[in-house]
Amino acid sequence: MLQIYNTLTRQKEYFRPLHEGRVGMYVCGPTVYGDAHLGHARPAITFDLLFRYLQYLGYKVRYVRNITDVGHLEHDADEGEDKIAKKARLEQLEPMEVAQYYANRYHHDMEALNVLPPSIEPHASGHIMEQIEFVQKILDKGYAYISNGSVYMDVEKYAQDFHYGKLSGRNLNDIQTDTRELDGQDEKKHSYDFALWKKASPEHIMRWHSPWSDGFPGWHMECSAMGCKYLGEEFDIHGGGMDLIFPHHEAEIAQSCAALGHDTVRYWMHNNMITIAGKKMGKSYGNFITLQQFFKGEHQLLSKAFSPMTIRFFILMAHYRSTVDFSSEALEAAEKGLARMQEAYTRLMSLKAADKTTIELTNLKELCIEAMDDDLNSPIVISHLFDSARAINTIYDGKATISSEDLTALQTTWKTFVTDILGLRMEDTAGADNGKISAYKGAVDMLLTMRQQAKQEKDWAKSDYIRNQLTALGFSIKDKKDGFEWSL
RNA sequence: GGUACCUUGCCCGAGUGGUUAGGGACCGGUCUGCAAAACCGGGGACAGCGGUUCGAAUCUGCUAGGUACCUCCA
Repeated sequence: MLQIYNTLTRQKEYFRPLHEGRVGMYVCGPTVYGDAHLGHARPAITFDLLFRYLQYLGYKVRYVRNITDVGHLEHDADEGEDKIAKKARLEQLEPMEVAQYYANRYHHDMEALNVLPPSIEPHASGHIMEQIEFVQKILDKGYAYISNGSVYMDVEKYAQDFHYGKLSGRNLNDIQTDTRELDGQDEKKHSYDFALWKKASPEHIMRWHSPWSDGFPGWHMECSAMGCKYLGEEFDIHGGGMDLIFPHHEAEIAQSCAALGHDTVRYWMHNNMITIAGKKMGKSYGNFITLQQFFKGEHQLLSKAFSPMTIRFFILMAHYRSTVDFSSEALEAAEKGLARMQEAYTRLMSLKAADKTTIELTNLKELCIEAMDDDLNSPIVISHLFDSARAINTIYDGKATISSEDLTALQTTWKTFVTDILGLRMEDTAGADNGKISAYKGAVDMLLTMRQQAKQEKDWAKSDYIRNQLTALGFSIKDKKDGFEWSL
């Protein structure tokens, strides 16, 4: 039975959905004002893994992942101007044009990583009404106040009736001592009060009408409003990066409890961060690498380009609650490991069954399920698959045989876990086979057939020449007992 | 300063109180005209110091080092 680590209780819990056979999950998506980087890949892949596994378990899953295109406030010299608006002004574009541009690029990168699209991908800008209504509910319940056209959460009042800080383990006293300078500070009763609705300054170009002012919703409002709209007042899983625990998710809990009088989320899940050469990756650190840079190898820290599947595999090789450190060396190791797995996969699918099985096969399927049930332990799943790969290679080498029944079961398990659950694309890069590709394949086969003949005639010079030339072009040639094998 | 967490072999990275994680690299062997691939074998690890225990990398205390959050960020 699936266990997942709940940040709220800080322990693994058996997962029991609110409604039999159905799961509602919400994951914080990207703010679309820049290209997707590694930090976006981690939660996308982590929760894609969960999405896929829940479906494998037979649940009907509604997976909501938002697009933040209203922009969170940017806290720097450009007081109160939101990120999308700032970028739009710099690039002389409509704010929505910027958001659309980066949303498209995000989707493109996610597709490359084989991240399945969520069931619903709501845009914050398309749910201003819902957010206004949500703010109004909080006001009606008396947990918010209006100040100079903006609406703020009255955290102190809220904390009298609910437990503020239960997700992050903070208490109001701690937070109170850490005062800081922030726009609109003097409008608030307390420094820890946060904006539910913000009045727009005159130069602020992203703005909407509301009962309180022309402005825009607060930082955390969209997730409360859209989660509630599409998943209901109570739903199963809410995910995101660990850096969102405070204040973002803490504020979400407060908003929802204030408006609805009860908790909304039952299981909070958080993926850990990514570091680059031991250092945190962040916009303000200038050491973040976009996914496109990975795919193209265009970054000083990268020795070469890394395919999307290598990135995915590398992320899955670590457990989602561990930090994972990116380095060219580690990625190259992952790349080779993935190639080994791909090789075993291809071989498995081409194996011929014999009368009986003469090799000990582990109960791979049960082992993989056990690992996944243990809080999505993908590294363990991968290690079981590698164990299985050794057996497959032994059979492939003709040193053992496998029965038809065992072979079918093994093929099914591999396909299920490698392709469907881990989401690793295993088919040849030449996915769409058209005439051109088969012609080129035929040409390579022909060259290698010529090499076979040369070998039989012990014409090593000719034989090596063909192999060396093809190797230089990027082919990898492997001789077999009675034939050859090649790949690009 | 407050809160949470981490420290595993050359590198990445799992881990249940007692039994081989796995991958990469490396070394040796088998196979091969030579390679490549594959297979077999190999070495080595649990930050330091105490405690609990028959037994701890795994529980506990302290020390050292590191990371994240508290501020936009995945």
